[in-house]
Amino acid sequence: MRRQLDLRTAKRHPMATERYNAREAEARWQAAWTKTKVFETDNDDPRPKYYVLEMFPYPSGRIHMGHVRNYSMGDVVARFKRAKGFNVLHPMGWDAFGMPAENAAMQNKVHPKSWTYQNIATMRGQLQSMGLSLDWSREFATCDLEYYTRQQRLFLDFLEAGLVTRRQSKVNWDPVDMTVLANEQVIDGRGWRSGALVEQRELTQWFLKITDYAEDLLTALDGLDRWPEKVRTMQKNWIGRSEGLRIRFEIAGNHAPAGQRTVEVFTTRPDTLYGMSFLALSPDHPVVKALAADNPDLAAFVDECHRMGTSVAVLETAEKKGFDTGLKVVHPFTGETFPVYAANFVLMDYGTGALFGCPAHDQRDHEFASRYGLAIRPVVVPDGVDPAAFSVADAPFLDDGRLVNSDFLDGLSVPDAKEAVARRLESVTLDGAPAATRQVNYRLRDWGISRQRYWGCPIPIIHCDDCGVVPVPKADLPVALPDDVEFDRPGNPLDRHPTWRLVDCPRCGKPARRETDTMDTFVDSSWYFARFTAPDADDPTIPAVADAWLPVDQYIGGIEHAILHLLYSRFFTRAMKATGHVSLEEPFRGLFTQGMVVHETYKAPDGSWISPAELRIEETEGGRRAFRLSDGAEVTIGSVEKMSKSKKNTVDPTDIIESYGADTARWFVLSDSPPERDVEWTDAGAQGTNRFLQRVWRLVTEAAAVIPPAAGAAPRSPEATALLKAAHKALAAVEESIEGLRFNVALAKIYELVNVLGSTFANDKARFQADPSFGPAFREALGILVQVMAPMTPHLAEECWSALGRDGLVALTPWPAVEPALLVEDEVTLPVQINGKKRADVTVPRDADAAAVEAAVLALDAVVKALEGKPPRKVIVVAQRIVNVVA
RNA sequence: GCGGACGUGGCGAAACUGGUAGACGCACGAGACUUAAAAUCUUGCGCCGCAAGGCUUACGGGUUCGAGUCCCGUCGUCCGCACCA
Repeated sequence: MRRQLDLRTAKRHPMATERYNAREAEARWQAAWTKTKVFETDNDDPRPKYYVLEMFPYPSGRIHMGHVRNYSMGDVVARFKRAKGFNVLHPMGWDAFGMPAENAAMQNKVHPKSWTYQNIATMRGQLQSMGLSLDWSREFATCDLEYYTRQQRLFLDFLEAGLVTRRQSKVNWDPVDMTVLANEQVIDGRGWRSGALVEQRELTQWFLKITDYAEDLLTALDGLDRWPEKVRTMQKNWIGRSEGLRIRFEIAGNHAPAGQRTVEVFTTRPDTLYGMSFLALSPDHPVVKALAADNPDLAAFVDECHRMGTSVAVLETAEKKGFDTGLKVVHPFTGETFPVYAANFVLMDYGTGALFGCPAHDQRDHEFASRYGLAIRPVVVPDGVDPAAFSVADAPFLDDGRLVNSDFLDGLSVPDAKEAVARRLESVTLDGAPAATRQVNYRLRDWGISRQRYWGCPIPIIHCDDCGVVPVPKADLPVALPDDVEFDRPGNPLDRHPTWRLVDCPRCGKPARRETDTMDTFVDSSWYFARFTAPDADDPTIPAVADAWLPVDQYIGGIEHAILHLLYSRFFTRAMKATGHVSLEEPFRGLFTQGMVVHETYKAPDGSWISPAELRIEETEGGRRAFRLSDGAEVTIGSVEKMSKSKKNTVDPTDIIESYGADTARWFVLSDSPPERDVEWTDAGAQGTNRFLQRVWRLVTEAAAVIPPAAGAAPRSPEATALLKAAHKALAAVEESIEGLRFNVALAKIYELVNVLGSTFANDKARFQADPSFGPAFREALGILVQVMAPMTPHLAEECWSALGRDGLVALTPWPAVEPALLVEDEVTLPVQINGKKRADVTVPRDADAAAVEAAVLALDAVVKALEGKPPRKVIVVAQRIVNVVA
């Protein structure tokens, strides 16, 4: 079969070569790179550094196309920067702790550790088959004892530095995973991993004090100019800074619960104080709790609020409900009294858990007041509107305007009124203290890191009945996970291990108990980028080395980590600075969030999803139809969606690499779509890519066989110059596009170059003999082609490099220098517009002045005809661009 | 509801700071080679029109010699946040 094919090819193409055999060549070049340790990075290399990093994967079992895209992009940058003379750090590791390993343990009776390390072995092999230029000598997994020991040390350092606290708090409890979730891990009221409805529980938890850095994390966002605006906005909103006033209200009469003479609220609208008509407390507010103790109706109301879920559906439809506590508070300026409600829409963990209601200027207060028949009194009216004619009965007025009905505030703008109220209340004394203080409030909460799981980094703490909470002395680290654990029941296996938790108190020596909570896995990924700089160091980092490598120059990953991982890592870097492990604040100088790989979906007649591998597609003029291979049944072609196991619209990278080769997969995921957008995987596209790579191979090998060896320097003929111009223009364009991470554009420029070289080769072979400058020019152009392709298709590039008879590895060859003279044309062809419409072209010398261009244009037939003998009203000449004649 | 991004052929897209709209790829059509198919090569391909020519960057206005690009409005899509006082 093979032989027959070759004979036929040979018949028509005397110089024909074998088809490029990706499988064979890729394995060979990967072995060559490994053998010569091309991608192992030396910390002492004096060249300028460049740290490129892709978000490390969770070892779920197999890599998917999303990984292929992510790592292909990073590899292009790494290989390009290496060729540009940088000392490149491009490491890889595994985000290896987490729930799925425990789920596997429960379902398949396999230990989380062996499950994880087996997956890592499989996925490492898959990544290696992609030919990524990674420094595998620095590889680690976060579940390696060597890694999490250092993480425990960081935790203890943070504890000493006051960056860790332990407190009781209401937590999001995932009843399926039986663990606590951070707010960020609750999506639409459900656990981000299990999808179970989250419950509220009171637990004692460990927290990292990220709120200490709220202001800094916010303001520093402005300096991250190489981050997507979108991500910065999301973080800004997440931190949620707001400036306002804490105001204390006096409780009227003697009805207040013991010790409570005032209630404090937080407001960002102190200007609307004269529009107040009630005060609302969270159901969890201490005053409400105290009152509920001897008020069964109020207690019932509080219970009802707790039962209300937190899901979006519930919240959106939930009506504002309140319970009149019977308390009254005194208005600080007017002395009027207002009712105090417990209300379901007031959150205990924002501000003070209490607010004053101003229905005229707040949507929620408006709804609440309408329901309970409370006064709705406007105190701000739009400029130029008659206050008497202004109504807020139907909707609150939320914009800026002019104060009315507000005594000393009347006539002021909203900002001025806020300031005036703040000043006045600060000087009013209530119960021995100012009635109000200015406050900046953040939506950001401290980061609860306790997880009631086995497969995570143990929190290095010991609980002693006498000494209380005692940190594990650093000399006693690591606190290693025990291997002998059972997963026959839900909950935390560490908690029911017979001996692991039993330990003597390091302080008093009496029997004590280990903390059995482990850390949120987001802790693991908050400093791995620093550990890569010195993966074998005894300390978490070698500060001088970390400082030399960091920040990561280009970080690439999915948008799904826009808040969680990236915000935690920014905090962690600050905390590591505070504890002397690094001396910078921002870990990621450049951030790029790549789009997903999507694919068509297919449905069988019975409604079940069908995978692309189980069907064939027929393409006709009329459209596309799909049929199931097993029985020929017609399959409905559905929408294009993110690849997912549930919809079966996945393509396994290994299948692609085995049939087309890694270079085809790499090239395809970089082509067509801009990298930040989704790319649709199609088999037709993959075949097209493969055809193109074969074409390049054919061009290089056939040309190499024909081009005569160089025989001395000859002056460049116009044809040789034209060829080199095409090559150097492509070179410059590819370079610029890769710098800007516009891989799809870089690829288009390479296609153009191949088209030029291909047609020149096909049509002008005789010139190799006639023109002594043509062969060398063609050879140089092919060399440039191979080098600009090398970051994307490194294996094919090496194979071509060697076919061209060049020395060494492309991977070690410096990026070719652009010859600037080849980028400029002697003549330029300018489009000529008449009244803004293109009517002709004019070719003039590159350095022709405006007058000469104008003269040439006015002599054109089309222009003469259009002007009908009259002089032009105006002629606009834009150098090197365009000419517009206004008739 | 609030905030943000985007809207260009059959499809993915390109277009430097306002200067030839549709590069490049996919799909498709025609042709060559072949007994045939695959592969390969040549060629066509925004829309209307036989042509000359006209129209065209979601839609409607505006600024400009000139607008995909800038401004205003409308419609649509996607994403993020969401009782945050």
